[in-house]
Amino acid sequence: MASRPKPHDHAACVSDAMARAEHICAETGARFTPLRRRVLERIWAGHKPTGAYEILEDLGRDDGKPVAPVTVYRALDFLMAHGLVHRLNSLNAFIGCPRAGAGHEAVFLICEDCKRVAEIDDPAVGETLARDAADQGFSVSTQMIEVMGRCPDCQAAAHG
Amino acid sequence: MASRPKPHDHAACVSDAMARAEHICAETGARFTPLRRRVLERIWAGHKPTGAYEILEDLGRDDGKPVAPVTVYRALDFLMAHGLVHRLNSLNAFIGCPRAGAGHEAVFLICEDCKRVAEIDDPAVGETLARDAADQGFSVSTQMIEVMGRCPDCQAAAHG
DNA sequence: TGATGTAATGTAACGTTATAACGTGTCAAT
DNA sequence: ATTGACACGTTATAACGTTACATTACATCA
Repeated sequence: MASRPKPHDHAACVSDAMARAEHICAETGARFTPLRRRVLERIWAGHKPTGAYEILEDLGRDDGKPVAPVTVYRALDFLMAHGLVHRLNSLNAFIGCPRAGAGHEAVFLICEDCKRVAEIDDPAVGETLARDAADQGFSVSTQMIEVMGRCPDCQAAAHG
Repeated sequence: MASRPKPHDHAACVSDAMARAEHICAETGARFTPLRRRVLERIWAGHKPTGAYEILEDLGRDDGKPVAPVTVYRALDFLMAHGLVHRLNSLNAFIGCPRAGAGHEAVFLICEDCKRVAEIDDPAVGETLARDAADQGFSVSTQMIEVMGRCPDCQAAAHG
C-alpha cells in the first residue's frame, strides 16, 4: 500500500471539499442548503465529470421522490456562481473545483480514456490569451480552456 | 465607401471559402457533395456561429422538403473532419474556418454582444498548454480554447 | 406575533441539441 | 453484373436545458 502511486483518501478529499464549501458560503452569506449540499456531494463522489441528469437520477434514487431537471440546474448555477464547481463545455458535465475560493481561470486536462479531469492553473496561459485578444482590440471577460488527451495512468495502462 | 472601416466583400469571402473547400476535398479525395456544400455555404452566410438546427431549417426552407437532424450533423462531422468548420462548444454552434487546410489549434474570441467570432492562432498558447500538460505526464491530443468578451465594434458601440 | 418580503424549491410543460438503428440509393472497381 | 464503400433518407429516441408559475422556508421588523 505504501508504494502505490496514489493512495488518495477519497473520503477525506470529499469531506475537505464540503468543508471548504461550507466555509465559503458562510463567508459570503450564501445559503448552503441540503439540496445544494447533496448536489455538490454527488459531484465530488466520483472525481469525474458528472452530467446534470446523472445527478438528477441519483437524487431521485436517494429518496424515492423524483427530482426535476430545473432543480438540479439551479443548484449547479449556485455552485458555479460560488466557484465550487466548474462546467466542462466539451462534455456537458460538471466537476468539483479543488481550488474553490481562489478566483482563477482554470485549464482542464481531460483524459479521453478514463474521463478523469485534472485542473491546472498556469497564469501564463491567461496572460498570453489576454495579450492576443488585446492585440485585436478584444476585451476578455471569461475563458474556457479544455485540453483533451491521455492521463499518465491511462498511458501506462495502454503500455504506451 | 472608401473610408468605412470594414468594407468586407462578403460574397467574395464566401466564394473564397467554398473554393478552398473544393480544393481541399479534391486534394484528399473527399467527396464535396451538394449537401455538404449547402451546409458549408449556410455556415459561411452569416459570419456568425450557426446552430445545427438553424442550418436544418434553412435547408428545409430552400427546397420544401424537410431535412432530418442527423443529415445536418453528418455533414457537419464531415466538414469538421476536413478542417473546414469548427465547433464552438460554449455555444453549441459551428463556424467556418478561415484557415482551412492549415492544421492549427485555434483560439476563438467570441463577442458576447454581437456573437461574432474571431479566430486567432498563437502557437505560444498551445505550446504553453502542452508544456503544462507534459509536466503532469498528460499527453495532449486536442484543445478547445474559447475566450468570451467584447469585440472592438461592440465596445465602441457601448461608447465604452 | 403575525404581516411582509425575499430566497429557495416544487411542478409541469416545453424547447433545444444530438445520436441510434436501420434502410435505400449511387457510383466506381473488379 | 456484382460487390463494396460511402452518402443520404427515415424514424425514433436520447440527452441536455429552460420557461412559467405555484409553493414553501426563513428572516425581519412593525
